[in-house]
Amino acid sequence: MSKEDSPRMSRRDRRHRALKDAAIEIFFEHGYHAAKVSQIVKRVGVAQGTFYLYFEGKQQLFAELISDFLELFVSTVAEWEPEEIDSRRVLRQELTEVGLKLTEVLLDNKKVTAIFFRESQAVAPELNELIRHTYEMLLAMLTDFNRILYKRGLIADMNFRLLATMTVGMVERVIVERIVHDTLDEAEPQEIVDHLIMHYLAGTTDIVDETLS
Amino acid sequence: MSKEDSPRMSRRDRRHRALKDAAIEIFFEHGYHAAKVSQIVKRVGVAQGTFYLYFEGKQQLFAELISDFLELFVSTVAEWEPEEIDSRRVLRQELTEVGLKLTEVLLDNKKVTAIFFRESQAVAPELNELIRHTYEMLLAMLTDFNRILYKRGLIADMNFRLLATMTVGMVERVIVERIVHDTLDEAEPQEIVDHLIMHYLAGTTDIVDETLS
Amino acid sequence: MSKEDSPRMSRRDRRHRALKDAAIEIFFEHGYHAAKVSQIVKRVGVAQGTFYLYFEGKQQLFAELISDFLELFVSTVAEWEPEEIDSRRVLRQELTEVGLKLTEVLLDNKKVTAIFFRESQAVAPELNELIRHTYEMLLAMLTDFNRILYKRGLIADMNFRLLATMTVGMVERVIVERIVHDTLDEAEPQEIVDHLIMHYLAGTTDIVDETLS
Amino acid sequence: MSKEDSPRMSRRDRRHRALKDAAIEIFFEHGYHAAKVSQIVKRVGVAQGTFYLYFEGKQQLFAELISDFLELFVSTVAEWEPEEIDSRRVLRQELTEVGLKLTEVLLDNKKVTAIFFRESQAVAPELNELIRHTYEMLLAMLTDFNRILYKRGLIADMNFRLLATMTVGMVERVIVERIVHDTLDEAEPQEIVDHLIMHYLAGTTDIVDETLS
DNA sequence: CATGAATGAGATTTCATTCAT
DNA sequence: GATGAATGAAATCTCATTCAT
Repeated sequence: MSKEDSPRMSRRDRRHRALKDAAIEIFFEHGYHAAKVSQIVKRVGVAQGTFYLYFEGKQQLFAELISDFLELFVSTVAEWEPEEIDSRRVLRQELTEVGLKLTEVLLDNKKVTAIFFRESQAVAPELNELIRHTYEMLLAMLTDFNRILYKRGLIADMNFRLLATMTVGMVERVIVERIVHDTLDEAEPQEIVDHLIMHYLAGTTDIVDETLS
Repeated sequence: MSKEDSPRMSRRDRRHRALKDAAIEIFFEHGYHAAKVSQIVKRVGVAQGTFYLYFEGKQQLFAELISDFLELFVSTVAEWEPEEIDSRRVLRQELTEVGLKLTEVLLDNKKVTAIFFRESQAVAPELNELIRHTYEMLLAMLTDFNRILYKRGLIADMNFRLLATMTVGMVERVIVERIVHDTLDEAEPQEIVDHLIMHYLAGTTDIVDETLS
Repeated sequence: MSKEDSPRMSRRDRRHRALKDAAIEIFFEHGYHAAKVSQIVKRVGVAQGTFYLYFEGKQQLFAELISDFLELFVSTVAEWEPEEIDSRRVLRQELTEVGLKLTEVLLDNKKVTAIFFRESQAVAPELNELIRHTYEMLLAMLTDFNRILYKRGLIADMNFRLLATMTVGMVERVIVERIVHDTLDEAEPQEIVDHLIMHYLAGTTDIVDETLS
Repeated sequence: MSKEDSPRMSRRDRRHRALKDAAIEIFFEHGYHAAKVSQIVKRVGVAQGTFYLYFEGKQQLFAELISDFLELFVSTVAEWEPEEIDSRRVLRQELTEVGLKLTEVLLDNKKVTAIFFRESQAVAPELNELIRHTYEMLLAMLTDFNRILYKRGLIADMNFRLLATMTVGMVERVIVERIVHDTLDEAEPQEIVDHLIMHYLAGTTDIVDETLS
């Protein structure tokens, strides 16, 4: 997902990148269906046919964009080491760190983020499958994580899958409002993350640790 | 949004309803862009031109569907009387009731629900505005509601808009998983609603009422 | 072509007349092809189907309008008695009379006149034939008339058909400018008619009569 | 308006020309409204979409045709040098020349001429404005010309605008009969032009020059 | 006579993709 | 690799006309 136009990139890679960047702009401005390949190539300044030297087609380019986004998202939220989390305090620290990192990454990629949440599901069934698969993975991961937290006494017993689902929802909607619609902009990332964590960790019985922290 | 084909409906209303129902099927199966007006009219068994006696066009029909859905959603979640809520217990009762009602309503309208969450934002900018406007309204309402709960000592002090946003997110994702993707189906509506409420009401200090209930 | 809504007319005739009048308005405003039957019936306040009780269709109605107009035109210009014309002075008197009468009649029917000259030829081949036939008749009549004038020594020898053609052209263009486009409106009908006659009768050798008159 | 398929024309220009020529045929045969783009492309042997690489649409193509025609017409009749006309004889010479040139040009473009007079006004209001504007220009030019002739003692005093209008009418109708309907075909162009001039210059008092010539 | 809902043929136009240069 | 002209499939929508009530 990195967009830097490093001189180390080959001519081919640079052009590939340029087309993707242009596509992001156009998709963001007009939406996938209203966006025309002709607009994308015009923005980059290459011929219509050139487009097909770099992508199989409009849809495949879109899929590539979404796939990049999912990878970026997953790699950002999935880089922690659960085994090190042994106290409520460490948990909060870790979650805060992930939350702030994610905020930063998504703010750096506002337009793809917007594209993803706005219409990634309305383009092609194949793409929906990829997205669905990623969600399943994320949910499974979070569910497992919740179970671990429970075993370590960090959260109460409950439906862990449900908790994972709700958590994903909270985060998604906050992203959409904050990153895509620019509401919630008076709230600091730290504040947002704190609220998310508080409601994620609701219903815990670990009163002691809570009062101590 | 009611779909019953009551004999009280005029001939015109019945046909209007039939076309909408067929459209829901087709949009659900193929998605907005792949759906053809010809498929819709064929399913109802009327001529192509008849469609345009009832709708200005494919897009306006879609907008009508989404508008209906939003109205249904809002009217379902917005029918409570905040003034009667004076205790944690009543609050839970009310929320549970709304949650169960919403579950029922959305299960009755699975396909429109799926259409809404899958691609309502990827059709037309005008429609996006309507949707956005509805979200703003919903968020404002919930924010106010949260503020009232706080004043009555039912929740802690916090960023009420943020809480509203997260709540909407939790609910949305749970809807999508449960109603649209048929995951979480081993969870009873009651369990789901309980979890949602628990995490919505997280961070409360009202320990007393809590232990009593 | 008479438009008066006399009480002597039967209900049927009144409605027929009303539809024609409405059609004239609509055709004038939008042109034949852009005019819709629905607009015509709406203006009269009858149902769509009623239209077809009075006319075979849109095209036949148009043809009726044009046919009426041609009849009106021909009957206006063709009512003289050539045998009585035995001097240049009488000729001028007769021509003046016809000219003024025609002006009056066409001013009373501005919109049909405009419709006729603007698009009567662009509707249907059958109609073109009728129009063509009328022109042929008119030209033949005028040609004969010219020949008679020549025999009586009122005009010089020349190509009488050509003279007839030019005369029709002069008159037509003057009509279009004066009646349809409202240019030439500072010129009195009398002046217009005088000019037409002068150039129609050009090349005459009848100097004597000329100087006497 | 030139139709020659010169090898100097670019590939693009040749195809543009070919499409226009085919369109002229089709419009001539069926009329604007009955003419189908599919017929035009079929005649040229290109794909349907190709048409839209060269024209914005059927209507714009028609407008281009009419615009070409008007330009051709105006450039043919407007190329004289009024200052050189100092005698009735020179005037006749000049008018004859223009008349013969126009006849030639229009005979070379019979079908567009027919299309123009048959239905150019029945296609689109925008086009009507262009046509009207051209007529106004032509009439103003002729009116000025008449005034000059009068000042030089070549024609009598009269309503010059009216004379211009009548002249345009004579010419038009003669064109329609001769070029479009193939009547008057036993008359030589020279004869036609002579008659037109005679009636155009009617009412002159310049007897001397007349008898001399 | 009157109604007006329903019909359905079919033309225009778009644009992703191809391929000869 | 690059070009960009050409392709052509296919879907929307219109509106004169019909006909059952």
